[in-house]
Amino acid sequence: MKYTKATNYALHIMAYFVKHEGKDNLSLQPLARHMNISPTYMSKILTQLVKADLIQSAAGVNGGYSLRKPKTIISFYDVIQAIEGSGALFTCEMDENQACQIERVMREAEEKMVNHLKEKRIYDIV
Amino acid sequence: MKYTKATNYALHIMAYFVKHEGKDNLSLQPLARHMNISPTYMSKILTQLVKADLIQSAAGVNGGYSLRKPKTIISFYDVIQAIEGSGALFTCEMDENQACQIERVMREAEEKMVNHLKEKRIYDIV
DNA sequence: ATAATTAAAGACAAATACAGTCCGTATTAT
DNA sequence: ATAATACGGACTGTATTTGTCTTTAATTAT
Repeated sequence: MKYTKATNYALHIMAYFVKHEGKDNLSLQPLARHMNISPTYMSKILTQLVKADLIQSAAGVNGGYSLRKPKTIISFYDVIQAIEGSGALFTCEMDENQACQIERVMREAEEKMVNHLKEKRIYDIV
Repeated sequence: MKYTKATNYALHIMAYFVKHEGKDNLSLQPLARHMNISPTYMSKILTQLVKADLIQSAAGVNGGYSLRKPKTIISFYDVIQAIEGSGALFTCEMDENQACQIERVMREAEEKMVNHLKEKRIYDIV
């Protein structure tokens, strides 16, 4: 179990947006060049961030991407969820009669991690 | 990112050992039948648990598997680590000049989860 | 010693997920 | 109309996970 590379990229991309907030829209090519990610793959990730309402996009000349919300309120969790989705990390595979206690503990543990990721904002680290 | 099925199995297997501690060795076939996992695949998982010193194995007639340690001290983390390994969930992929602050936060978060998994023992839930 | 019973190891195969590319389409400013 | 930009879907390659099969090694009972 590891975080995907896409999540890794997404966090760095969002950090870049937070750091450069207020300036002109950032378009794909310069952004990709600056972050050293292939433009086509990066496009996929950006589209996911748009769908999650973390950034907005504009087509056409002078288009590009920009933050959708105040830069101070975006949590690590927001970004991670945009890429990894919101399913639990652990789901019991056995067919048991009663509620699986293993699953319960595993979800408690996940919640500790998630709470930390909800508390921490991208703005905290730029 | 999800926990692997093997980890799922391993936790249930260990719960079974803790629950039935003290009785005769459990051999592969009955264990696999009882848990409804394919014997050959289960064998792989059991071998990993042996390597991690959570259980011990004995070949030959009346052989099989049994707990290696007192049943009350085995944590969820012990079992998970035996299967998933001990690498961090997140490792920064970008080449940055200074230490990656994103990675730092991600590891803090992981640590919260891990601490909970270290506190919780399989014995707590059987 | 031999046979029976059990686990371990390694090679393989299938399925799934992840990473990345390519190409055509839609949108917008000038 | 044209140029610049993002979006969408199909596709490919690779890595990981899940699972099987076969052989080997170890242990015990007779």
